[in-house]
Amino acid sequence: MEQNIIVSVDVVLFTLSEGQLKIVLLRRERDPYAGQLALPGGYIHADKDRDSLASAERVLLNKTGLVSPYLEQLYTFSGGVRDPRGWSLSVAYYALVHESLLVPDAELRFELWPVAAVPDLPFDHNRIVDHAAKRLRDKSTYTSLPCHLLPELFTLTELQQTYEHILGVALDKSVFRRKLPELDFLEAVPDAIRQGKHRPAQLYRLRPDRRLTIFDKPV
Amino acid sequence: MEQNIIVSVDVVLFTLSEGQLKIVLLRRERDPYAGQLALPGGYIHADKDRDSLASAERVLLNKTGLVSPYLEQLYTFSGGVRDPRGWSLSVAYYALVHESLLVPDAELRFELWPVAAVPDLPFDHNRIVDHAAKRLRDKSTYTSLPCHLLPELFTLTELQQTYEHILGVALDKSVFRRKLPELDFLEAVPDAIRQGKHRPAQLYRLRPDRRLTIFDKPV
DNA sequence: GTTTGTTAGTTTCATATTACCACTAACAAA
DNA sequence: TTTGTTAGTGGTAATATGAAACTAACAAAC
Repeated sequence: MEQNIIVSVDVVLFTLSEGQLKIVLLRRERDPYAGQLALPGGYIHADKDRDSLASAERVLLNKTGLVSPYLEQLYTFSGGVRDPRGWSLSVAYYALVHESLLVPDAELRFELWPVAAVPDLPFDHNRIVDHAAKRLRDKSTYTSLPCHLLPELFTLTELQQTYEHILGVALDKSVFRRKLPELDFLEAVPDAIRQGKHRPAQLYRLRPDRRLTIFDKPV
Repeated sequence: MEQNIIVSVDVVLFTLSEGQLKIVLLRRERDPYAGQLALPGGYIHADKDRDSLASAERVLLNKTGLVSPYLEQLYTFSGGVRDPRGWSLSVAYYALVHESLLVPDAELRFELWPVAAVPDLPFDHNRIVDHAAKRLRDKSTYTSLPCHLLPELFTLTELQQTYEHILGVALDKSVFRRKLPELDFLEAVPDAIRQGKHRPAQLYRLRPDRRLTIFDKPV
């Protein structure tokens, strides 16, 4: 049986840079749309990919050098008009990394674009980006997701600012800090202190067994 | 380019029957697993389906006779081991209907099985069912989703009981009723009253422009 | 040393929200 | 008229929240 469906994955890779939520775009090497900015993506290879998650991991590794960032399936986009080559289906993923892991490389020439000012993209990639940004915002209101945009160790103030950047609202410091202990997804790192010209701050990390904690109320 | 990937859709169709959450299963007409109970599903037809949602609608219509129930994409399952025919990808959907729309038919021989006691299913269909049940429960805590398991007109007590059945917890009547008006997704139907051997109850319906309302706090 | 600036982190308290339970309302049937 | 049953509302103590003031700990300036 011949279905004639092009099956691929696309990844929306988020990071926080200069206080803005940004995504990774790269110039397509091949037609269609060669030379244009687009999401990292590629065909699913039935012979070497265990499943579509493995395809997304492979795409991320090949195109950005990332090994195992937070990566989650977003939505599947499909239809006859989204790709000029024919009826296609793309399993979209989104990923979160701290900026420092996005090392510029002569080989891998990716660009960071603010989510608020993404250029026109080929295929239905703008729709995918919008969908991913909405998911990130929605899910950040009631989960520990924003932790994955931070470095391994971070202060509570940095975490609060990350929530604020994603959600676009100011949070109350006192309320934020009262909630954290009972949500129980962070651990203070002994002797790890962020210094500055002011009172030093305790550093925390995500508990290794808690990649994603779901709250029963919004932050 | 030949990818050799089997692309299909599967649908988890929920209904509330005898106070239990149940799903529709049907006996497969073809191999593999002919004669076994499985989820309604089928190939995506690139020539006639606009997108995978249209495929899911077609499958629902052909296998259950349903026209336009609440239908939403769930997750995409893929890999080389889930289908004996080879590397496959299935876009799973879930749907909600009131029991009365599931009319038994000599042609369409589907069965209702309680979510709590689903038999062993072929492919990874048990995993899909678990995923769908979790989504339904999670999403019901903070949206108007459960309305779609009710008939067009229903009482507030029936709505509360629907939430309670899905969530598995008892809700406070007074709190429940105080919240509803400000969430603003219901409308009282004038002169529509449910009678009984007791005080009659006002009937409500989902506002036509509000298929799914997302709450900012859990019910 | 002492002061100043800055950010970390806690406490206070008035107000808003919630959980719990009691109450009243309206019908049918006895 | 009474009883049973479910519909629908109100009151209150406990809890959570939001806003702000407060204390803590450092570096740098003086």
